[in-house]
Amino acid sequence: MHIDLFAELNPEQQRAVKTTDGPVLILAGAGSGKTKTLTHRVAYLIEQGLAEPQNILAVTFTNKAAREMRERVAKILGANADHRDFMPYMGTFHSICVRILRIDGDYIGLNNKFVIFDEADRQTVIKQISKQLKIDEKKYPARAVARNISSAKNEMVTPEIFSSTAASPIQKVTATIFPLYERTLKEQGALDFDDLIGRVVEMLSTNKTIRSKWQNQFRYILIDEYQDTNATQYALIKLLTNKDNNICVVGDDWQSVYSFRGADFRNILNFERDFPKSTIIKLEQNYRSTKNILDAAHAVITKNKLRSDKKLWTAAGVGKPVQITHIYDERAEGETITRRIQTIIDTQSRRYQDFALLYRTNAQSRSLEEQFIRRAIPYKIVGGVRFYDRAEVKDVVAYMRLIYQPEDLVSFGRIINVPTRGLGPKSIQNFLDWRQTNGVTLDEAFNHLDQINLTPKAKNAFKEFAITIRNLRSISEEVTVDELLNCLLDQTGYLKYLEDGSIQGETRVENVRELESVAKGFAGGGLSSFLEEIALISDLDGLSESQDAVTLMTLHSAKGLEFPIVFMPGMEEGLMPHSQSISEQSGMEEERRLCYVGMTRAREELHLFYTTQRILYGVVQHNPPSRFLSDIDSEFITQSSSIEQQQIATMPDSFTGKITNEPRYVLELNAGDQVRHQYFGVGVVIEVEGENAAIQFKNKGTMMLNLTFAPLEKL
DNA sequence: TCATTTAACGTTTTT
DNA sequence: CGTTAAATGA
Repeated sequence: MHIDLFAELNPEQQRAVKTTDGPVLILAGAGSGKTKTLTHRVAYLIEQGLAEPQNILAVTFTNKAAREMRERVAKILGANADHRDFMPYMGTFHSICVRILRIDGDYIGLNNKFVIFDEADRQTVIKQISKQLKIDEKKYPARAVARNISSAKNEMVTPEIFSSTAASPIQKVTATIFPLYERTLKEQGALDFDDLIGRVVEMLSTNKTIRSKWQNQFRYILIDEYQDTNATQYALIKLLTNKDNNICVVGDDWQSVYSFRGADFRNILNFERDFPKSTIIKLEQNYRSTKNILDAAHAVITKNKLRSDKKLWTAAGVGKPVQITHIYDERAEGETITRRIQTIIDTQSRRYQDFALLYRTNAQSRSLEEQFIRRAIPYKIVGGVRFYDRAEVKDVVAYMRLIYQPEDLVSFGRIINVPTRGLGPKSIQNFLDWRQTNGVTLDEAFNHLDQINLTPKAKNAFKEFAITIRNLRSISEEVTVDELLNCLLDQTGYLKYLEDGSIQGETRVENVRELESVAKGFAGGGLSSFLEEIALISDLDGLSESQDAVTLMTLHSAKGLEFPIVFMPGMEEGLMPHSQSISEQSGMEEERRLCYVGMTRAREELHLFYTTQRILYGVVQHNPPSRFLSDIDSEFITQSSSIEQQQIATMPDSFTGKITNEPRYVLELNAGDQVRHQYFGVGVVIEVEGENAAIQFKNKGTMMLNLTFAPLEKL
């Protein structure tokens, strides 16, 4: 065996790797080498011959984490990460459940060609039902009903049980919609995210043979981010674990920040009780942050009542003190942050990618972004509008879904008149009404267009549509996904529809092309796995990872990441902790954990900011500094006097007035200069007129840009 | 059917 | 403030 499998692990980590039998709980503090420990454990199981790869189940919370683990295990073992047969089952709860359902779903009468509905699809269905039942959408928004249904499913509450316990008006409305929602999904051969896990739980708990089969298969189970599991996932874990109880869970209740999605960190606190005779291993050595950062974060988190007890330590030096800066408003905030970044870049050997801005709400990104544009500092925003949520991408995916699953009415509704085929709401309604009253499938309904109350024009449009889709469906059985996508774009006229000559149209075409390149990677996988992948993917992670830029993202998305220098703007009451969470004790504790997660992302420098006033939703607000700041304060006075001095807010160097008087940053350019634009790429300056310049970009044509604001760099 | 105007709404969101 | 969805008008 490789001697170095243990060489780089500390004693606790080694124990976590070697304790293969029985239940193991690894309480892994922030930055304690959790991923390393997990990957080594998997490698160890295989290398020791304790299990074949396929006997190991490793559940992660993101696809990215799964991929990372797969690659690292492969590297340790000298295997090929792409060769799935030699690799354990690794993936998210959702992706693993999809695999199980594809194999055995027919045992619970599942449509073997099910499609996956995302949150938007779910709301579409609910809106339709609300409309049919004449429910006031204003009073009972689909969003709220969707949330109720989702949390019910996550707690394994059936429509019947829900109905019997519904008390409030919105719950009663949900109770009426819930069973119809379930029926609709069934009719359309669709499962929502919650079903993916719920149906596997149902299958395993009702069918002993299947349960034994999978329990036999998965002899070693690993669950990452265990603090973020919900009731259904917990039930699944219980059902998959066989009598040997070789289950290893890893997590940190201090970093549980997804309770609003049904995650229950009591799962991790109760592990010892749930799995008797378990081994508990605490990873408390932090390899990431300086002592100052760690102590400050510790001071914040230990104010929580409901938490496990641990104390992280580091062999690293004290490092720089945590800097708390008080400034005037959000504009000054972005100003100060960007200037600090630029100063550090200019004076130290740092790169833009060493910096991250972590904020509470996505809405905060705008004002910060403006300052990055102004100073021409490269940045990337994580989150916001996801690639797969773009309308054009969803349209194309809807076509593919309808080709794959002929009864996917949500997809049908999305694209039946996109591009316009002269089918208005009335024609579509007549068609759907006929289908419903006659109780036939969608695909069957196309065969009876003559019996439906339709204008000749509409009838023909439906006919054409049916021919196109059916044709593509037959093609789909023979060609690769990207070939199908190409045919689809052409035959449906969708590409032509996008090419309307506008710049937005161009961007949309590019996005569709991007989707095509994703499809190319699925040459062998087929339509089914392509649709799965894009349904379960979170964002285009890794697409622009390589570029040297400052990262802007929410505290939630920062979990699991680390950066040398972290800025946390908006440390004010109302934002952090967020006003919506302040009233409840549990909510407050979660906010505190969120703050802790943010602080512990920093390796070397941590800068916290709070403002005197902030414009939020167009209203000027004056919020006091976050209570979390004073938590750090009091602890530090006793622990570190050097920090105490630094704690005194640095003079607001960008206080009132100064900013506006400052000369604006203008890139000095001449005709012929080469420039790079953040989005448009490399171009040549044609002409300069004051603040504006005409720049010719490769593939993009010539554009007039304002040099004050355009994210340009001179080459 | 499409474009324009108006109203409403605004935590976080690994799947 | 800025974005989105619904409502209205051409």
